[in-house]
Amino acid sequence: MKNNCPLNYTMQLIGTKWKPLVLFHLLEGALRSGVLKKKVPEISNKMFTQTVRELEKDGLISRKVFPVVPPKVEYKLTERGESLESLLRQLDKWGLEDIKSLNHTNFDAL
Amino acid sequence: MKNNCPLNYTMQLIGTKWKPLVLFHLLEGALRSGVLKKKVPEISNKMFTQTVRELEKDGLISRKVFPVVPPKVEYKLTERGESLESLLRQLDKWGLEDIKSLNHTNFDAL
DNA sequence: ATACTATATTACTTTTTAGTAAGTTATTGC
DNA sequence: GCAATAACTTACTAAAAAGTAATATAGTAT
Repeated sequence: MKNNCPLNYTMQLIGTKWKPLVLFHLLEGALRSGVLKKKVPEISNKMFTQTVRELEKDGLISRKVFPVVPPKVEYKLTERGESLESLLRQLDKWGLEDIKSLNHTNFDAL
Repeated sequence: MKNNCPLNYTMQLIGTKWKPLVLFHLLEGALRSGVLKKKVPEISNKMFTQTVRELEKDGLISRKVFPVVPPKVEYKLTERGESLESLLRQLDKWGLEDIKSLNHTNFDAL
């Protein structure tokens, strides 16, 4: 990974299809794997695991395994992950406002 | 493009390798094509054109052609593009702070 | 007429990201 | 002893994003 600049650095950590969404849902607190997955209904098994694994590797979330059967696993934001909160909320907010303002203009190229 | 939520919507508009960088450099005002391109030294011809074309299509930047030879083209943020300012600055700032804090810990998995 | 300029395009390949579908684990309840 | 459970994992395919290199344009200066 080549990080020419902070902007790219940040995008490389959270700039994929599912990462921001997963992080966003963890803002309210720890969630069991299955619950978190259901919050992102369209995500596949594979992408879910891959996404949380990468977020964990990058130190943005942590994973706690309870030694029970059937398995129980909880994910939550680390301190580092929590520092993304205002960024995540702003990404969400910008999208919301932008969609709103599209309804007031006739620009709807999307 | 399926926009399940505002967060994804935003990411789809600015979440590629070069878009945030191009937008960021336009925050200080309009730039000639060649100058803008030099601000993003590693970008290829193709990716530069493709990136500005998409940003234009999405109404985030505008393109002004001066009818001279050799050609002169200027890009600048639209009002919609300008509304991304604080978001872009925050993405940059977060990366900066995070890199800084990595130097104080021994977490350097990146 | 040839080279130079800034901006851009095109065909093609490679790399990265995402999706599909089937299989694994280890205990519990029937 | 067989199905049900939650949380994965794996092999494979498909689609999207990015990279490379060659080419186009159209006046101007030599």
